[in-house]
Amino acid sequence: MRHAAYSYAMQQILNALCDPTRRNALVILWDGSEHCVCELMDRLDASQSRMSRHMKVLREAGLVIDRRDAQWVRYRRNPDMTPEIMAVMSAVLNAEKSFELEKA
Amino acid sequence: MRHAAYSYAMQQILNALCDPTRRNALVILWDGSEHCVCELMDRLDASQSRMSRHMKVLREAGLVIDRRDAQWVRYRRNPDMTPEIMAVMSAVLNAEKSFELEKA
DNA sequence: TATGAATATGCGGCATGTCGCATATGCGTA
DNA sequence: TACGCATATGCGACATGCCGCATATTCATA
Repeated sequence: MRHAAYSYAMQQILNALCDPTRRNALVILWDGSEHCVCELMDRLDASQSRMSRHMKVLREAGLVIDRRDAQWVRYRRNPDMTPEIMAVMSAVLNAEKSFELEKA
Repeated sequence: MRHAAYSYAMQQILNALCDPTRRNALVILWDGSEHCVCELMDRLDASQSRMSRHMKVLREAGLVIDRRDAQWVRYRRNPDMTPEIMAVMSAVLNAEKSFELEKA
């Protein structure tokens, strides 16, 4: 996948949103508080390496930030996203939710 | 990529949005009027088979609709999307635009 | 019916993405 | 320092996605 430099960030964000496990992680992280990888593993039924890699994708897309806290790494949503990206995130997470409700 | 049936539509939409050529096609189609494949090919500098396949992905994701008109196939944005999906589209296309402006 | 324009699609090659397994790294505690 | 827990990462297998090429399909016109 090639892309002009100017839209590389956008591309990374959309790639990050393409995976259901990553979107589920975002739903959890979107409460604004911190969550360690082991919690996300448990709640999303993902192996350790799998979860760690998914979090790396989200981090490199700028959607979440992490912090070392003793032996844990605490992830949370990036509080410094541009309004445009925040709008994308709200819309995607809200749409996802609406699809889930639709089925229930 | 596996996913629960309930979010299959959402998954298809996000996959569709993941490709820059498809997003560029959506920008063109988002003016609300009809555009044939040959026009999109020219404007996006894409080969015929490549453009045709990209349009198929957009169509199957429910983002655009098509109509036979003599030897042409006219595509336009789907006017019957849910409000949640319309919000996603607006946010993504707007964010893309903001990234382009940022560089200029 | 023959021809040509516009579009779709089967196929194979190649790039990218995802995952498990094993191992490395960072940190706290004994 | 040795050990254990939490996390990250190199590697290889496998699945998926994208593309060009060739061919099929659809439609209008001669």
